Amino acid sequence: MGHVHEKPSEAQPRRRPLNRERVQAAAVEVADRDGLKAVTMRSVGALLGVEAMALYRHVSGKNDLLDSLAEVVIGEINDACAALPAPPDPAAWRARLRARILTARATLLKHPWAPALIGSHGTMGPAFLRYIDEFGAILADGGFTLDTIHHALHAFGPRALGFSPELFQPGAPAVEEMGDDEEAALAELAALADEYPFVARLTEHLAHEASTTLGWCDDQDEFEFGLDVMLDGLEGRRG
Amino acid sequence: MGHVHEKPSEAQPRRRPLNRERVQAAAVEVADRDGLKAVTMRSVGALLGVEAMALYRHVSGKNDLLDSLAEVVIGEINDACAALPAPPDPAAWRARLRARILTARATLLKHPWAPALIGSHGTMGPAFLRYIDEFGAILADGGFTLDTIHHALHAFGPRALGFSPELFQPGAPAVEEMGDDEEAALAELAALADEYPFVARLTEHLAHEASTTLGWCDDQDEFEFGLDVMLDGLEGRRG
DNA sequence: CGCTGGGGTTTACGTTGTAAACATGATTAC
DNA sequence: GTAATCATGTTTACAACGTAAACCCCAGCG
Repeated sequence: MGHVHEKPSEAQPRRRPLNRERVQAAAVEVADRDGLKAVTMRSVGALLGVEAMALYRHVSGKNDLLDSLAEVVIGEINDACAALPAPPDPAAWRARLRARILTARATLLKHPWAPALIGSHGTMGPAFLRYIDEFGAILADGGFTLDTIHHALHAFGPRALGFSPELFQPGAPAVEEMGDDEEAALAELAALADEYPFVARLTEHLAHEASTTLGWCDDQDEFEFGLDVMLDGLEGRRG
Repeated sequence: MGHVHEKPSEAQPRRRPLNRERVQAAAVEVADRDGLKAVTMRSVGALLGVEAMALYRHVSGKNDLLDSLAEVVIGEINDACAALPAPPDPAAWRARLRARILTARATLLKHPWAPALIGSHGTMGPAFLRYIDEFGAILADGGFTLDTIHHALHAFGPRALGFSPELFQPGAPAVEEMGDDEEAALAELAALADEYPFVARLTEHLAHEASTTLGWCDDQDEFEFGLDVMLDGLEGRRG
């Protein structure tokens, strides 16, 4: 081992050297805790015990940082997919694709800000390329033509990356807007029955069923329904 | 007519009164011309010949303004859908839905910033409610159960509103990132053939076909393909 | 010893959203 | 007619943001 260049008076290296990965990790931590808007040069720097300008040695700017965050998350997805058990039959494209997409979704649920970020800062970086590469290869194994695969990649869009569009802005939007009291929200909706008759009907139905807590949620079942609709539609286009 | 309260020395009312609609319209104009990021209190005010703070009399803040912009665009979509010819058979849910969604898409293509905005500031406002109300009613006419319709509304997501997710950030992202020269981009991709074998295969195929200008675009055909996949998948879930 | 250069800090500037006080001109009350 | 009220736009101000530029510091080298 080489000689450690530290004064023994310092028990631990008080300042671990900064680098691109640590900056990205800090940004992810801020986003996970306080949301994407809270990711600011100053806040990320503060989390690292460093001034904002220090980040510029490792990241060319905030845009670069956000772009790289998207890549980091997609990389996480790729890692999770790589850990998936090998499929028994490589031609079982449906099961393989389904597992992949649900894995991606599970990963994204840990970073609720990621879908919006990927939407606005998604680049054609290595991680994204790797994802669609494997995605497309599975379809190719399933016997689809390249043209169909090309179309399918477009058609799936973000769903291929595991997020239902409903949750593109998780947390903030509709419910919070509607009012503080969810009973009041439901009542308000009922009052608009003649204005939006179908919504009223659906709301009432859902209230009776109590199948979901409130009408407009995005749970796993919703996601899988949409996914299966797409997969069924695709099935008819093989070969 | 009542007496006009203007000095005759002023040919026209130099200052048309401001109101919420004019503020929204100005914001739309700025967004259409210079993109969503250019929509700033000061820029919108400038377009109206007014200081930024004047807008606060008609809009409670920038958030409110952006929220309302989303509503304005969806309102435009509703207007366009209302102008659609009445369907021959109300049970022809597929044709009706398809026409609706394509109309929505056509409207959105005039405001390329709108998808991202709706993604980040989409609220459950009247316009949006009206849209999904009519959307759901069409499915109900087609004989779907309420539960299926509920799921379908989630499944379609933004696609119901006429935008393929691919174009969530139109203009900026992938191509520009890739490099200035599109030949160089293609070459670079080919060089990664062993890293991303499927992408390479697909790229080569597309280059030979020349079916589209570059691999990763979003044209009308792509959109309709994805739409039809969903519609086919739905068909199997009727009744 | 000086000196060189990478890495973090300081300072500073322009832009943003917006609170608060102010001005102004029309409407209303007396 | 005059004064009070109100709606509407302006001015001023401030905190937070991204980031350019200059600085400082210290390890490693000749």
